[in-house]
Amino acid sequence: MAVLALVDCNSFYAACEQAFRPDLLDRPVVVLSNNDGCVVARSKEAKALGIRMGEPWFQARQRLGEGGAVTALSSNYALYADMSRRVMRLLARFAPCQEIYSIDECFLDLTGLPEDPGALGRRLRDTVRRWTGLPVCVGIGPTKTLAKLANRLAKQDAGWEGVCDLGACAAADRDRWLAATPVAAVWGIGPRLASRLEALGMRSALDLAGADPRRLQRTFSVVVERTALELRGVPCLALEDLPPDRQQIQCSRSFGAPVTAPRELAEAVTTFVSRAAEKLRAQRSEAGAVSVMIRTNLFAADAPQYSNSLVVGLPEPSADTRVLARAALRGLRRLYRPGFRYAKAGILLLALTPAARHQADLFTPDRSDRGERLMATLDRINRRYGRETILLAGAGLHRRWAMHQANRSPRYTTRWDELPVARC
DNA sequence: TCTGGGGTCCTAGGACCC
DNA sequence: TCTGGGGTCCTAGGACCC
Repeated sequence: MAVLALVDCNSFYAACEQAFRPDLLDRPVVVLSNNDGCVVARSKEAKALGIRMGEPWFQARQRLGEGGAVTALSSNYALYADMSRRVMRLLARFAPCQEIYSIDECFLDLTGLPEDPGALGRRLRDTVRRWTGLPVCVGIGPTKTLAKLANRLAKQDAGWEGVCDLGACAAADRDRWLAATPVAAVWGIGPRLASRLEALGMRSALDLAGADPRRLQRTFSVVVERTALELRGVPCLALEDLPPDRQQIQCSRSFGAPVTAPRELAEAVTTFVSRAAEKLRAQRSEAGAVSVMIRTNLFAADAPQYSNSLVVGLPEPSADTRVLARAALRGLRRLYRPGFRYAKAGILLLALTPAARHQADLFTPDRSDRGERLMATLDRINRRYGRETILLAGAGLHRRWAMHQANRSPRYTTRWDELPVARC
């Protein structure tokens, strides 16, 4: 039987902020989404105040009376990404196989290790705490879905002290925990599926585990069938230690202020393409098409609305920012309608293929240089001297549309000039 | 005034093939 | 009256995840 652990940081973004601001420990802290829009992370104390995940901050703030005692921080992805890298590297030492599942969680394969899984979980939790300052919880089970569920129990029930090993439970105890878990809390069961399952009488994780898999497959999909089997301890989801290349790369942002000028939309689109193309080259892929999207503010019910997107195909795949940006701007010109106040734009790179297997276009004159050397140099400079040290002129320098970030903490770990200062 | 961003997988249905 | 059978590929849309 496999032994899988899911290690998940508690309130990750908020905990990263607190790690560098001890004065914020044990206090209500929230981290806001881009543009300071929604609450995306909450410290325990902020949760206790009833602030909901994804809640618009301006609403929570009003409810609490100008925010009350809550410290609200703009998101600082440079910091979170770097802290994530540290935690993941540390965790990788504890197991031969690791799947990094998201910025704040990973699966570890503990199968066959000599140490008791629960004891290993506690050791790993202490180490992460001591070395990074971040609290994590560990869930252990024979399948990914059960490890996820165990992690939820460890987080929710202080009795577990941060580590829950469902594999070590007696079957009757395990069933009791499954029965106490609402079906909506099972990994892979979202709100839609949950209400359909409940309508059929399956309210708990135990109900789902006990259902006939074939019937689930017929009524819902193989996804639900697999989830049910995983809850029974039958592995259906493998641990993937090598992250596959992305099949699409997107970049989109809400604007800090409404945009009406096509010139400014073009700046934003060029900026987003540049960002995405960098990621594209990092995984050594090329894009065969670019999709562009613009829209007005969906929440401004009385303002005229417009939302549209289109896909621009390339004659041959490219990873050259200039080529991709030209295509995107061609799309933008077709999409643009005057007279609207635009709130958001985005781009999506699609039809990604490995650059090493470039497929040339029969009718495009052959060019031995597809801008690869120039792009490689550009990436190197920007890696070394910081993002956007060199950028396309079309990406603009003034950026009236740039997102709103009223209260971003310093990039403590990735900028020399923003290092924290210790006093003795 | 103020409402995020970036992904994946599956299914159904249409187009097309022999 | 009655109009085959089996397959692939692509796309849009839905659902999920963090």
